[in-house]
Amino acid sequence: MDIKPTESELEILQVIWAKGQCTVRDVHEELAKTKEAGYTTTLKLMQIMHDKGLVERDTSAKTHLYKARFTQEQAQSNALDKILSTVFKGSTSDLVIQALGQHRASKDEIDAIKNYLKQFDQHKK
Amino acid sequence: MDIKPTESELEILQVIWAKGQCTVRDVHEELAKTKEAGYTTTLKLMQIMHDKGLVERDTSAKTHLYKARFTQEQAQSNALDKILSTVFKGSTSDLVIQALGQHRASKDEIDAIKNYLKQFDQHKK
DNA sequence: TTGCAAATACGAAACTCATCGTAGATATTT
DNA sequence: AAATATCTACGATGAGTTTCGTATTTGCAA
Repeated sequence: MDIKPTESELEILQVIWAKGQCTVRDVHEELAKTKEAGYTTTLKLMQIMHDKGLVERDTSAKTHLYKARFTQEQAQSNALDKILSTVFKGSTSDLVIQALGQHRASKDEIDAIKNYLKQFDQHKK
Repeated sequence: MDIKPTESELEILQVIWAKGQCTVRDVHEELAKTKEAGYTTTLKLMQIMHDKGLVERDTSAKTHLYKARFTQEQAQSNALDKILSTVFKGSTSDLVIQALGQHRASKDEIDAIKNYLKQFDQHKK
């Protein structure tokens, strides 16, 4: 399966990932907090996402329940692959350094990363 | 200026960034190595990019010369901002750790990152 | 200088995405 | 049971993207 949600689809997936499963209304209310959009727009989008196989749904009740068919981690991995190849010439270190430089990670975040990097020491030769 | 090149535009920008400046044919030949596309398609795309202000061009000669109007670093920063907000909930450390985990950085890359992180030590309190 | 090759300009078709109105179906309330 | 609210289904529109064919322009070579 090719995972390539559009911008709007990702917004919807955000909500679904956060809540586990959602009705169209759940998603719509959440999006409405930061965005202007009609209810049927969200509905249509989610129907299309179902057609594409991005989400599955339980239609046994009147109000359908939607769930994501892949995890946020998979979407993250995909997004990274894409920008690595399109703007970072495949260099992970460029990406990481750029991320740390431009986006001012907090000390906690830096520590988390340093800690993570320690695991690579054991494989050093 | 809002920098938001499309997928195809980024492919073209890749080539322009690599070579500094390009003719349409330069770009087309490069893309043709990995992709099937007509010459006029590339031409049209580059004309549109010019209309949008993504590139500038020198039209003094018959064959026009194109240059990018922003750097790859700016495009990288933009791309990072976007995926940070859409799939990483704004967490730079999540992004970095995911990048290192999924994409198997080489030892050299790890070292480069560790080295980069050292600069943060000075700001520790 | 005539003709050919290569470049640009232009316009239109095919496609995707996002948006929303309207219609029809399904509860819920009175 | 009738009215009302809520939901899904469907179709259409408009904007943006990608594609390419054709026409026009430009320079070079025979």
